[in-house]
Amino acid sequence: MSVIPNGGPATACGLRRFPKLSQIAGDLMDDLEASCHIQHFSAGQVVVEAGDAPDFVACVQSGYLRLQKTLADGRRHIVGLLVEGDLFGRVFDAPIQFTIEAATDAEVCCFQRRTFEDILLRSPELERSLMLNILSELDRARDWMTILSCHKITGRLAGFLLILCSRFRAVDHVVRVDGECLDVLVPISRPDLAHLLGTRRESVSRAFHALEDEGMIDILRPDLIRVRDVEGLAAEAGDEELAGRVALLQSTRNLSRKA
Amino acid sequence: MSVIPNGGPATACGLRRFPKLSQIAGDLMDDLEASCHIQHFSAGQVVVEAGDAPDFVACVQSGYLRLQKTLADGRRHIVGLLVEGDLFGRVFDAPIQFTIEAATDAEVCCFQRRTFEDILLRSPELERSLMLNILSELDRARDWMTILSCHKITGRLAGFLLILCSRFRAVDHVVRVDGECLDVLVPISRPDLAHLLGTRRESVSRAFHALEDEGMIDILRPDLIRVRDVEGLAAEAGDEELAGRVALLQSTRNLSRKA
DNA sequence: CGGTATTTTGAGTATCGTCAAGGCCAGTGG
DNA sequence: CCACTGGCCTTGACGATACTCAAAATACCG
Repeated sequence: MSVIPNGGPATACGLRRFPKLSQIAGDLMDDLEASCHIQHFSAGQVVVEAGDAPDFVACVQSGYLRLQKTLADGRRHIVGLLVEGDLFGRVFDAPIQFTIEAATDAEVCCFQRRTFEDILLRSPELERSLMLNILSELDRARDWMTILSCHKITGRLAGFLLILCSRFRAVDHVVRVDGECLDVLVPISRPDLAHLLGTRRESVSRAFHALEDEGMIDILRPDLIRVRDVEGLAAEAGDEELAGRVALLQSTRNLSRKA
Repeated sequence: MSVIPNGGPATACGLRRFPKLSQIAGDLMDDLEASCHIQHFSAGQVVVEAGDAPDFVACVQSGYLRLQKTLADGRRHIVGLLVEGDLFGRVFDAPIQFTIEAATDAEVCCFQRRTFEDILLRSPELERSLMLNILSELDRARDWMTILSCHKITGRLAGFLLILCSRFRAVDHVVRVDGECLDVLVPISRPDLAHLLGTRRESVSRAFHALEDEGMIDILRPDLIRVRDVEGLAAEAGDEELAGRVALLQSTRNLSRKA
């Protein structure tokens, strides 16, 4: 993977990848890297059970984890996705409230909870980065809420696609093709997507094809979507702010491609 | 208000009320209290505009603030409520992503952002408390998401009522009456509640009366609900965990009443 | 090339959103 | 003290949308 800026395979845990964590004192980073170990999960495996108080803090290396809750009637609801670079596991105390499962095969970098906390106490910068991380996570959760508030499923799906474009851009599934189009790899299955959007797989399918009929997207494969009309999707989602974020992404991409 | 354990009106800002903050070194607390000032807002007033980077961190003293986003078509969506003891305003950097408005008349205790950050850097305990606070906020946001995922409005309303019972119990609107019943004061108007649940006021109204017809609640006044059947509500919401939290509340209340 | 899992489509029903009208309560002014 | 007015909540009727169940089509894998 050429994505990793510093350190090759020898740097087992990818913490240095974090832009926000990259300024941390070298010795602290060394301690962190020394205390970590990589763990592999295959799709569908449970990483942490809801209610547990796991003894580690972890960082996703590759793949997708889903944050979910199983409801009384057996249905599960997905409240978020964790991707490359996301942290999970609770620092200090408090149990995990949601089950974490691997949505795809995934690699996770684990730190002993005690060790992590010790390092945290020694480094206000790290603690601060962590806090900012959690704050942005909070905003993301509220973005999901905004999406869920949309009455029409097409609107929710439109919002989801835009979030995928803007937030998960760093990861390798938004493949920029040319001036107007973005190819998005939808990382989860239809049933999972349905649970995330608070609906059923049939409705998700219909919504995809409705957006295609409107000319806003092309369905290249069930899991590969070409976004043709960002503004249209934003209008459908009722949230023009999302369009702004994607536009930002596009200009950034253009710049980096020129460089 | 007899609610405040330590200090009367002389302790202008109610920070000491926080159970989690009460263990902080006295001088730090003094500094905090010295740097704060109370601000009043009347219902409907804007506290912070989305996109702003306000120069203060604040703590709600009384009343309700709503965290909301105005969508392209002019409708607004509410993503959360802030009550007595909740903190808002972003520490360190990053702008506020949602508009904050007073839902009722409210008092807010403001700290100079710089001052607050300085004190934060001097006190790992305070920073840690703040982090735990944000983490629980994150869980709350995900609870809202779970509620929003319910297809039937009655289910969402049931979930809302249970959250009101469990999370907002410390504030003075869950009035315990006797063994089986809880009287809940719904703090926001029907339109606001509709925006919070992602629906319309008419549907909210119908849902209230549907739950009443099922015998799960009594509508004493439009804004005063008697909860008769916690289990039933939890089943309607599809989330038995919520019932557990309310049960916990009930037993706690019973104990404290005996004492 | 066959078998399985996933996705898609179709038909019927339930639920919700919309528009419009009616009721309830509080505050105002006679 | 009572009628009036305005805001909010409620109710009713109708159309739009999504959910359910069932079956077909497609993609995936060996």
